[in-house]
Amino acid sequence: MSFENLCDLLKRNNFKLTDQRKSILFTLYENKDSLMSPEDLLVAAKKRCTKLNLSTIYRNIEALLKLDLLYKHIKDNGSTLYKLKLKDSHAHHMICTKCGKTEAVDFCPIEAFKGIIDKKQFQLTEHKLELYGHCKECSDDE
Amino acid sequence: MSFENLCDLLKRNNFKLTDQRKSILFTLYENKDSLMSPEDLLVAAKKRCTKLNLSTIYRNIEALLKLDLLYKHIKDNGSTLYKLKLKDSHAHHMICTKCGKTEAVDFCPIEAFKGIIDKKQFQLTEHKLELYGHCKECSDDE
DNA sequence: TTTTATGCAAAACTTTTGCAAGGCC
DNA sequence: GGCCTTGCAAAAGTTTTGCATAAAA
Repeated sequence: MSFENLCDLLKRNNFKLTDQRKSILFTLYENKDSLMSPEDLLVAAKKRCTKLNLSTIYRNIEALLKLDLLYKHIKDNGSTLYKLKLKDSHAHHMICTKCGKTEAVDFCPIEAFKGIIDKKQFQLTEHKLELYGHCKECSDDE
Repeated sequence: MSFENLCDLLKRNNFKLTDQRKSILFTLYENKDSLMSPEDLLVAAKKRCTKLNLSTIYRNIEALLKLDLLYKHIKDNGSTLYKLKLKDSHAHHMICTKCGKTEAVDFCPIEAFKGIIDKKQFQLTEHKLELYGHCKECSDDE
């Protein structure tokens, strides 16, 4: 999905394209492969729109989550990170713990669990799988 | 591991078994298959030791995490839950989103990812996999 | 003009910390 | 007695909310 498509999608959902919102969207789009904290997003988006408040960031995050356009990731230390979810397909990710870059992995092993789960009479509704490590670039730096 | 073994383990690590600590440990032990929030833990442990403060809960959680005796789970809404980790084997869990009960699953599919990951030159250090749904009891209630 | 968004400040939560007092070993 | 623990209160960090104002459509 292009940046323009993204804007259109928001318009169709009765979102007004304010400068603040555009700067937030554009910043997310620029960093669409990296996870960002609300604070990261504020700092980066301010480069495009100086008058921007943290509460606006949070309100926009909330809105994008409702539209299922954001992927929410909570780190082990509890801090919350986001990135755009541009295609709504189910995917798992490799997450670089050094630079925060993410990459989708085109494989899901959930079928292998089905037998085990059925035996326990557990009704599966969802699952989460994430791979952590160092991406090629960060490994090279070592 | 029994509750007594657990106490011994702490003693060996120079932990003093105060009433507060014992009540926290016992409460965790009683609920060893369920995830609890710090607040849950406070309320439940107070039944055994009235004089108990939330900061003591947090300090003990911290200590147990360092000993790798606690499993930390962060929910999608950001709230943090804990349960005892009595065996240190790597395991994935089925988590009931209704009652919070958890059960370990004796299967890990990570090998299936190795080829894909190597191709991307990603250095895997860790992974997280969790299964969400309804346990047998909660399904029956529907 | 109507509706949605925003900034600002304050509030609400959760978690951490400093310090003096208390309790275990 | 010495060292670890605790309660209490205050601080710190993050996220949410109320309200008047501003901007988009």
